[in-house]
Amino acid sequence: MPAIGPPKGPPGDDRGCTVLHVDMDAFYASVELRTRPELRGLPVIVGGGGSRGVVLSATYEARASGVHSAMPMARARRLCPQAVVISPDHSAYAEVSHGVMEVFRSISPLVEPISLDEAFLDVRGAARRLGGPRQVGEWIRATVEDEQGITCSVGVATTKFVAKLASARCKPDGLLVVPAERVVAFLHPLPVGALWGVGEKTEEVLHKLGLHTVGDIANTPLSTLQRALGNGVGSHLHALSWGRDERRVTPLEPDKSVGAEETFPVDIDDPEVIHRELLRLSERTAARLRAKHHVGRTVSIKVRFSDFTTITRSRTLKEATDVGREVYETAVSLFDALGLERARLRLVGVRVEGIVDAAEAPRQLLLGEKDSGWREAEQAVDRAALRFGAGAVRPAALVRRDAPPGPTSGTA
DNA sequence: TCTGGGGTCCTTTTGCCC
DNA sequence: TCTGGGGCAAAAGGACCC
Repeated sequence: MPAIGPPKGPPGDDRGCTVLHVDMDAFYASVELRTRPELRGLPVIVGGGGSRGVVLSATYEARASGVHSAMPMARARRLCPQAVVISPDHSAYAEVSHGVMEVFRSISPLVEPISLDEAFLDVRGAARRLGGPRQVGEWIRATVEDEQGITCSVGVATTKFVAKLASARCKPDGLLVVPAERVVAFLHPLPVGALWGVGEKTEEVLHKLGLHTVGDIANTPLSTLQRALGNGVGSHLHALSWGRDERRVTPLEPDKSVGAEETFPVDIDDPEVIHRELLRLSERTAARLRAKHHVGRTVSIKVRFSDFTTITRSRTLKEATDVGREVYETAVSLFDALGLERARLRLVGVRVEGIVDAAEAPRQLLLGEKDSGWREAEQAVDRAALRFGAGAVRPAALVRRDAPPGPTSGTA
């Protein structure tokens, strides 16, 4: 169906469809295949190397065996023993992502990245010049494949969430336009789980109400949905089921929190090891704050026990900080206050919330209060890391006296 | 089948102040 | 003085997304 030139009216009427959702196909796996073309056509899984990893990305050949992302690696290997397993290379994905986002921004300044591998675009300004939203989508698909060697899928619609569903329906390597007058017909046959915001739990509640399709939701009284799911979720889903979605494409949403967490290879009950881990995570979190010129006021920790139950504890400081030592001292005090008696932990995490720009944060040194000098010390470490590489300088507690620098083993 | 790491958003609970 | 409740911010938990 070669529709060349600016289309006026049908077929595939894309007038008013100014929202594009672009989604890379099997992103991490596709990036790996660029440098290993001999693996094309084979089941390939990118996933965490350790015993406790999950699938991050899988080629369509692997998906044919039932493998999907977020699945435990152990299960994926069992489902697809012949799969080639690759451990992730995050910097490579970030680099490709950057290139792809640049392609988007060459079309329109209204680009809202959702993650490394997907973004919304508002092309209302560019559509006329380039021949309409469908042509813009096709141009993006061709250019991304040309420049980056990976394929993507594009949904074109009048709202964000319909565009997102459209890209999911035409995967892989496809494009789908959902004209305004076809939105309801497109939505209503879909299963409830297709809606953004309906996960495992919500889906179960809906099924118990006998609701299985988006159309079922649309024909259920708002009050019933709100009683079952809460006012917020209930009215949200009802609006979506009729194609109503007011959210605009907004580039540059500021960060609200940054954090770091780690699952241990085996459960840990040694408080000394856990303290050392909290120090690493605090330093990493604070370094990322400083790199972005951000400070934050609330420090929270996360503790996951061996049975997977998870708790969080948080404390709000008098002033926002980007100092690792301060984050660490707060984190340790929160952790010690739990009073755990050698409970077996599978994960700890540190997060800083309530983030604002460092420039606009009040940072007056209260009279008589010592500036401990950690900030300056850590900034010096940042500069050294820039010149000599991360890990060139590290807190004494993280340096093993009996071993060269490197990932700590977790055992003393 | 044994569940990552990065986040956002929403709801409920709690403590505090008036 | 006791009690109630509105309003608020912080804390905690949980669902969800990629």
